[in-house]
Amino acid sequence: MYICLSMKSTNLYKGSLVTIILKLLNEHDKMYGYEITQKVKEITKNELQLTEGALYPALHKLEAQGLLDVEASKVGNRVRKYYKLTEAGTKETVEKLAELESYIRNMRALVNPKFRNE
Amino acid sequence: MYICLSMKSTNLYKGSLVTIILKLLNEHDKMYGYEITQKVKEITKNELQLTEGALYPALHKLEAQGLLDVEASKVGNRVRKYYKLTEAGTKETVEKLAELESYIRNMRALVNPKFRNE
DNA sequence: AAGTAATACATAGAATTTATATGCATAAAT
DNA sequence: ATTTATGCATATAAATTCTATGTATTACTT
Repeated sequence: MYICLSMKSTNLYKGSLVTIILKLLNEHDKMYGYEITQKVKEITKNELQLTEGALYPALHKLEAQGLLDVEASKVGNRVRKYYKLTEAGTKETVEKLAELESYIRNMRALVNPKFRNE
Repeated sequence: MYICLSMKSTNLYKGSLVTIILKLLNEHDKMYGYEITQKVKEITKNELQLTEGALYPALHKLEAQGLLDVEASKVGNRVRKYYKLTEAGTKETVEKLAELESYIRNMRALVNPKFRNE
């Protein structure tokens, strides 16, 4: 019904979608797109709502890059596409998580002088 | 000499440039562009190097939005453009910092189950 | 029973942000 | 004398995400 749920007003989340997807798949083994959007809403208490216009293309790209495998599954008359990490995807997840920690460390240092000691 | 210093390989920093600029100006009162790039390098121990192709347009935009004031200053035969926060800029800084904290909280919850309890 | 909301996929085009690659010029260091 | 650092700038490309759609099934509500 044509209502678009967006990544809030801030654009800090730009660049973090892949990290989110990989980490959730790393934790849950196998998920489908819609399930990912709901899980993100739940964990962030509605503060972050992924847009489908960003999520689905991202999933397709990760699959094309060999980081995800897909498996279609019929539930009633409706199709779900379950995604799971490949081996390469698992490695990439580790890298992305390290990048996130580095990002958070640097941003904290930039905005909070008391985090600047080493 | 045409060497371009970039925001590293990750794209997590997308969307955080404005936050960085505002916070540094909030702390240092008055800074010029090149000085900002050096301060960021120093604080992040070279992990983050702002590109001038992103920084200067961002400064111009913040000025056009009324968040920054500019004052040109000659040092020898060279011109520096000092930027400082306007009142609106100071308010915006507070908002941007709150958004960053919210972002970090949500991302931590997403990637680390132990941060999910409230 | 009918209408609405939720589930579940998808895509095209716009918008936003940043990177790349330049350009010019002065001052300092080798 | 030459290179590096300082200091500004911009245009185009690249990357990511948003907006606005579209289709279809299932569940819920009145």
